[in-house]
Parts: sequence; C-alpha cells; structure tokens
Amino acid sequence: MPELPEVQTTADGLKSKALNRVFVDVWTDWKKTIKKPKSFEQFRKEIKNKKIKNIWRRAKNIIFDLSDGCSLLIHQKMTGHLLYGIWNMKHRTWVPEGNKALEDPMNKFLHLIFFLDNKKMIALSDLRKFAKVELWKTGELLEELAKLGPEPSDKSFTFEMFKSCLRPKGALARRGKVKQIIMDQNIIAGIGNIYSSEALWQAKIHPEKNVAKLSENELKSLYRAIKKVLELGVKLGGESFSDYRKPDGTKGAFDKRRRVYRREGQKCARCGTKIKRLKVGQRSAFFCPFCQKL
DNA sequence: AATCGTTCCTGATAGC
DNA sequence: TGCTATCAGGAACGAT
Repeated sequence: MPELPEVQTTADGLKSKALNRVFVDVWTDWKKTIKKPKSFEQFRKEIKNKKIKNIWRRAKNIIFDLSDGCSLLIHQKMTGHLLYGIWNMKHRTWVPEGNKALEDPMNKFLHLIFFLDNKKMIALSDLRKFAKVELWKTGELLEELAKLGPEPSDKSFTFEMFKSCLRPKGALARRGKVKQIIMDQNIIAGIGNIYSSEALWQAKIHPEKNVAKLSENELKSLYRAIKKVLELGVKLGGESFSDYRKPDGTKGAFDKRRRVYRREGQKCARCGTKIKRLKVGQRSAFFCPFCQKL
C-alpha cells in the first residue's frame, strides 16, 4: 500500500534511471487505468515522443514532468507499483536490469507498460486495478496539487504548520478522530493507514482520540512521530510485507520496524500488551490498548 | 460545509 | 477437496 515513503522510493528510483528518456510507446490491457484523457488511444497518441524532464512526488502521486508542458501523474492506490527494467521475450514477463531471474508473484500483474527509447520499460503492476494514470498540462496539474495539504517531509513543515493543519486559524475547529484527520490528503499529504498507525503508536495516542482534545504535548509528540516514522520509511525504502516493490523489483525494509500495523494479537514492542485492531472510518486501526489510551 | 456510505477490483483466507 | 462468501483498502463521488 504505497504511502509517502513508498512513493518517494519509487520516484527517486525511477528518476535515477529514466531521466531524459523518451516514451516510444505505451501498452495496456486495462484501459480504465487511464483517466485523462478519456480514451487510451488519445493518451497513447499524446504521450508518444515526450521526453521525461523530471520525476518527483506530491502526496501519494508520482509526477513525470514531460516535454511540451505536459505532466504525467500516476497514483498507485493500493496494490500498484512501478517497475523499471526490460521485457523478457522468452518468459513473457518483466525482469529487472541485467535480466536476472526474479521469482516474485507480486510483479506479474502488469496492466500498463511504457516503452522507452533505451529499450527499457516502466511497467505498472497492479493486482487490484485501482491505480490511476492522468496526462495533464503541467500548469493545471500544479494548480490541482496546490490544493493538497503540506508535505510532512519538507523542511518547511514546522510544528507550527502541523498545528495549523489540525487547528486551522479563522476556520471552524477541526473535529473528528485523529487517525482520520492525519490520513486526509487535503490536511496533510502522504500519510496512509500504515504510517498513521505507526506514528500514533510512537506518539502514544489512541487512533480515535478527538483531534480537538489533543494536548500541546500530544501534538508535539505526534508531530515528531510523523516526521520520524516517515523519515525512517524513506530511508528503508518503504514496506513490502504486501504488494509494494521498489522499481528494481526488490522489497523495502520498513517491515523490520513495523510495530503495530497488521500485528493484531502480537505483543506491543514497548509494554508487551497484545495489539488490538478496530475500525475507524471503514479502515483498520492497529494500536496498543495500554500505551494508547482514550 | 462536513461527514457518511458506496464504488472500484481480485487474491487470500475462512467456513462449510 | 472444492466450492462460496467475506475481506482488504485510497480516494472520488453521491447522498444527507
């Protein structure tokens, strides 16, 4: 489930490989992935011969800035991941550079392939077909992206800024459960179910605590926890206990540091209490009932 | 205006 | 063994 660290890892990995490459062609077996323009044929026509000028991340989106003032946006949603490599004719599958055999069932759900001018490809593997791909005029995309919450990994994301996200000045006091609030892309960008669970555990805050009732100290702990957990996630190349893979097909290492997410019934690393799970706004929330009291 | 429920998908898992 | 039902989940969208 790609969140900020996974998307950052993907963007960095692709940038190191595909900068200044040109899209030669594109193939899909699931046209619905392409949301903009509306038809895949149009998309194919428009992206052909565009050069990749930059690759970066905003929230959970990967953005390819292209020649002619265009930008390609890819959101991997839940099971999507982008792979860089070559097409193995014999086995009819994607393989990483160097043509090493890679036995990984997670990489085989290829539904969209971009062919580059260096005979390499960028492939979207997406088991559940939720990922979306859009081609924008760069200026219009930037306007859209500006509406999202700030980037918690930016230097400019200070404690004061974090506080103003949760307690906007001059607006109605924000209400709601803290987990849902920090996962809202319009409030803070890039945080999803995994890293919100981990950050709340780190900060010892119950996922259902009303955000309006957080003390100054809790806000500070949560701010530090979010920064720390995301930074660690990026450093370790994201988590891969489920579908996500880095662009070279290998797994991220954050799993070693995963404390609560999908650890229901296991012991809390701090106190030994069994991790519990509950539903917060149709999502699973994992937490330690002793460390994170309501 | 903010919040809630539904929708999109399919492999894995549980239950019989 | 083999079938069916349920679940996971980001974010757009419609409904309240």
